[in-house]
Amino acid sequence: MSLTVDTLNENQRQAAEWLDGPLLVLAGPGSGKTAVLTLRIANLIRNNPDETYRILGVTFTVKAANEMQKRIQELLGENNRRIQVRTIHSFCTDILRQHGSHLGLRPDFSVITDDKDRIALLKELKDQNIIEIDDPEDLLKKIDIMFTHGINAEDLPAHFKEEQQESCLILQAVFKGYLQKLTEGNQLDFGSMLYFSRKLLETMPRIARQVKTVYRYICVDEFQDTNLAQYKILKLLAESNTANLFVVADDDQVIFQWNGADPKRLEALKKDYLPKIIQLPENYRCPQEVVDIANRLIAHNSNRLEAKEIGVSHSQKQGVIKIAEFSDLDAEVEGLIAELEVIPKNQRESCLVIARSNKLLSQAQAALKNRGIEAEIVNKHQDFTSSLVLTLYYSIKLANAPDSRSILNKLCSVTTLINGITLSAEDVVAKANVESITILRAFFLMASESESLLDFCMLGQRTLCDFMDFKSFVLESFQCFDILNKQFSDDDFYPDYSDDKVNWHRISDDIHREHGEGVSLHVFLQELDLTPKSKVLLKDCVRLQTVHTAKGMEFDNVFIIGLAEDQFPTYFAIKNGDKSIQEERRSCFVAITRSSRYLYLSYAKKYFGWAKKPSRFLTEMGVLDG
DNA sequence: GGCGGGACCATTTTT
DNA sequence: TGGTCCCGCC
Repeated sequence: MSLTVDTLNENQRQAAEWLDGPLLVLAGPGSGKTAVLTLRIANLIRNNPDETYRILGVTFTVKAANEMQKRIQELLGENNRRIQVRTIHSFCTDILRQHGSHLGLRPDFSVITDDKDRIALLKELKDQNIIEIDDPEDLLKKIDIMFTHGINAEDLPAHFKEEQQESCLILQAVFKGYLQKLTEGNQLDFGSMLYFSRKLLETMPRIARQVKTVYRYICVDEFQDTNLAQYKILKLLAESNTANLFVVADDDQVIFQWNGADPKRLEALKKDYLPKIIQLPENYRCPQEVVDIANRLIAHNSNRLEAKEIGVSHSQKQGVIKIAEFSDLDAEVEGLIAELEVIPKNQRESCLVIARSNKLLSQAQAALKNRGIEAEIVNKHQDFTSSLVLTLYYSIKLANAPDSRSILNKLCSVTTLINGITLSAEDVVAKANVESITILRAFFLMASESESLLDFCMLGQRTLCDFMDFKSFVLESFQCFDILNKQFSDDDFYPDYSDDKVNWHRISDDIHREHGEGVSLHVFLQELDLTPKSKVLLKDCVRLQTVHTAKGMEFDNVFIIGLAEDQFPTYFAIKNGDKSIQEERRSCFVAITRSSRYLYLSYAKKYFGWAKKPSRFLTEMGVLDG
């Protein structure tokens, strides 16, 4: 079905045809917000075909960005360079590639995603006796709080009480030292991307002006997920209350408070921009029965936006809600199995099992697998895992950062897993020095002494070292690996190769779509590192997810387990008080509104030996007597 | 064999 | 907040 403004309802159409000035679209679950956002961007382009300014679409996940980019492309029939749909982090890397030299960053900076590498930087500070550091993990957490809240080193004293000034001074020094380490190594982590971009926009008016001239329209998806650091950047990009800022949000779906999201942010937006507000309460996903209990549940939250309209179901499907009580978790999981066994195998992918914690999910998964039901926990961010693809990955990383010892170390250890030969990083560096060649070439020369990697290493020297042609290198590497992988058809030898290969190509396609076929190596790597590598699911597989990862998704059959006090809401939330309970309630709201037909809610009277009452949310939804 | 006391457990994770 | 189990002591 083609997406046009004619298919929209009146509210959606008003939003999609919005032209100038600030607009806040309050979009409930299943309200077609992505369609509205997509049509709005296409509409702007069609109305101003001869203009040169760009439109920036900001999302909070890479997945959302890619999906929106695809839909816009379908609408406009071509890749329009005037539209950039990016995560805020990806957009910040753009700014830093262009202007980062003012802060001592080169455009080919690399991205650190692993906390271990970040802690290593703190340990370097310690080893060089620059700063006294006794708990690097704890300090890293504090640095991240500074990053997510957009706090500068010099602002820090205001956040500490007088008697804590000493720890304030330490953190100040660590923060500065850490930033310096990053710049010295030409590296950035997620937080510092936001930090340095904000610094540039704040302190260099010329750059801010240029960026604002290029991006005259800004559209933000899932604004409620914005943390303070991100909001500060948005404010620098869309400065006055006449700015063309188009924001889609739902204050009932703020569930990332621990990452700095806050219902207050929407209030701030309303105050800062005085936007016109359009509400989209129409829910095209959930059946009437589900919308009813969702409305009743969320009505118990006191800090919602005023005048928020209640959800209205526009789904044709007949909804079914079932509540089930069990004696303990084992029995509860048995009940879940009984539910899933009834569903034909080829419809299992329409099933989503949700729990508040991973602990419950892994118990359920183990039991399901025991009974021959394929079940996979769709987890947080994963990296490549197969030694073959990791070899390729570290090779091009080393090509981009030719002197990096840490990348060389990783490359050496990962090739050991392939050919069993231990290459010492010291020997590689020594060879490079003696023969006056790059470390990467020295590595290829030394690693090619083993039979299995010979072809790969020859290829590397020819394409990467001689011509810096990473595209050919990647393409032909996979040909080498396919052969190698076949030779060792024993799956344990090169585990997960096919998953990694699928992921690589999917991500690579997305990067080329957004950045063009001639994308440079450093941009390719930066985007690759910003993208999570999702697990490739088997067909006929039931998905198990936490509420947080299930956000934005939709399934015919949704099973929520563990709806008991201390589980959902969690023990911590109950202890913390009302603000946390409200966030838990929003989580529960998100969970139940994933269902487009069947919603199964279960709880046990006992978890891990402890007697628990049914979740208060069940009574609030009106499906259980209080 | 009976008892008192202490230990046990306790979240989510994008980029 | 909670029930249960195990240890040590009398």
